[in-house]
Amino acid sequence: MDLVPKQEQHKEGEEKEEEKEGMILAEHSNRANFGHGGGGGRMSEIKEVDFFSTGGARRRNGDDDDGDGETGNREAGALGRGNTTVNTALDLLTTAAATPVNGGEGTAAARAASDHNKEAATVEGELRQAGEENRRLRRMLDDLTRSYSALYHQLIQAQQQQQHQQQASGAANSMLPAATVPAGLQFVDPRMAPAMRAAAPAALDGGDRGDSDGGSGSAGEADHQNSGRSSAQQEGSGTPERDENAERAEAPLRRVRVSVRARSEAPMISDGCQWRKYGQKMAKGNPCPRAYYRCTMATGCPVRKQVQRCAEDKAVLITTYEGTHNHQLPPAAAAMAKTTSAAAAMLLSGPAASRDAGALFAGHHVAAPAPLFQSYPYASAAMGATLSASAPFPTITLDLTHPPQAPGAGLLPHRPPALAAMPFPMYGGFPAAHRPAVPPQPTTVSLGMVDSRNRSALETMTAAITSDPNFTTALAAALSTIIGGGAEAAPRSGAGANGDGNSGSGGTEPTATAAAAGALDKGVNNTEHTLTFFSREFLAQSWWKDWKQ
DNA sequence: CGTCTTTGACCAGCGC
DNA sequence: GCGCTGGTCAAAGACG
Ligand SMILES: [Zn+2]
Repeated sequence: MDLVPKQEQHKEGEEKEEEKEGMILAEHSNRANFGHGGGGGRMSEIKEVDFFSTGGARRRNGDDDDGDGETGNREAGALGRGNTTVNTALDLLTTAAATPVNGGEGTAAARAASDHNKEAATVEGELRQAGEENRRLRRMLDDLTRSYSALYHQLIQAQQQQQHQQQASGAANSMLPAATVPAGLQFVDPRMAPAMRAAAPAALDGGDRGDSDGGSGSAGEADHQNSGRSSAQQEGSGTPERDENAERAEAPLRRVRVSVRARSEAPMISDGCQWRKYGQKMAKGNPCPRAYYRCTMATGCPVRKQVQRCAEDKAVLITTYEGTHNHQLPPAAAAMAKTTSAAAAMLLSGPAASRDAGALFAGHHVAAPAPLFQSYPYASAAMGATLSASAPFPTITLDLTHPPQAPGAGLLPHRPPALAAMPFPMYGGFPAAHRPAVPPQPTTVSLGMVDSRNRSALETMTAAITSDPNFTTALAAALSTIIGGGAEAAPRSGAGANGDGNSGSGGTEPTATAAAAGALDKGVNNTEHTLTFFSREFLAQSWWKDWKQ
């Protein structure tokens, strides 16, 4: 109870100020942003952050130093430098050093007292060292990236071949785009998973999808009540076709969920999107309630997220995203999304995944995974994630709670953590695309097994990276987009109507027939597997960069 | 007055 | 069929 209702409430009170800072990007509603600044920055915790806003980001840098931020920052900085021109980023990394050194002070000090001079000198020296280290790291990174790319390409090729074979054989059920969705077989919009599932049976029986659906009103009451919802769920009479053929193409059977575990005192981490709370429930086995939010950045955006605290450790906030955004995402968010989605794609697919990945990308901006990678040579970071297919929905879990046992200090910079061996292919996932189709045979996933070495490296990295609140938040943001992505999808022309409740009516989202979904669903589900992957070519770096800008 | 949160009610899926 | 649970709706209230 403590957390529950209160969260929201106090947020309002406190927030305001901070909100403004962060809110830059959102013109929509001033308060949309839930986050509130949260307490003073604690390094391990994520405060509500709005990394999207440039201003915010910048500010953050400053703020962070309040406390421990430094460690995190420094590390981050190190990463960032990798491929960036570090300016701002650097501020971060050297918060400590920077201050003293920075311009004025140094000089002033010089004149004033020799002591200061010495100090300045020392700091400079440190800076220099840091710079060198940076260079070194960058070089290593480049090497890694190169080798990685090479491997990646090979992998892609292999996957493609495999994919072809599979398609040839299994064809039908795969999520291929059906130009026209055959009688309710193809389930177009992955986003509305739940609804679809529910609807599925009806759809099947009812026969064709789409248009008729609305009429059929399998849902009975629901239908008219909420046009928005009904349309969404049932597929909307609306316009099945929007350019989103792509969507159909993908036919994700089940929706994939991505959950992020991170430490945060804030009731919710802001991830760049606007969310509206539409429900709260006490979940069984957890004293803390689970809050349900839906994306309100665009009317009709089907993306939802659940926020809940971990029962065992209330400091851990578990945010679960599902659905695909049907609107444009803030640049920063998009950038991150790419990276993150890549991770997701990776997870989702194993080798088998390759196929999925292909499906995912198909129809969207991205034609194939391969190119993606290049597009997003996004940095290197490591993150641990697990994918579980056991649940009704495949769920990717990114655990960013690794205890900051990492002495922060030297983590990143000093050792290129086991990055050395990068077992996995990176798919440049595109957020938009991301339709996590469920691989018909999840079990086949043989992605990477993480051996203990990698494992530990991963943890180390994770700890280091995650020690910075910004990173965590960003990741969350990315995830929120990853899942969704239709950045391209025509932005919903939301009618002026309030995003509120039902109003969604105006928008007829591209929806899908649940039928297929349901059917496939069953087929796929029972396997459970967990993959832990360790990837080095990841996020952090670029993200940092982006944020700063 | 419009928007957003709160919260009880409702619905569907699932296990017994 | 019944009860439980997760997820969502929507009326009512709060807020600016
Ligand atoms: Zn959205």
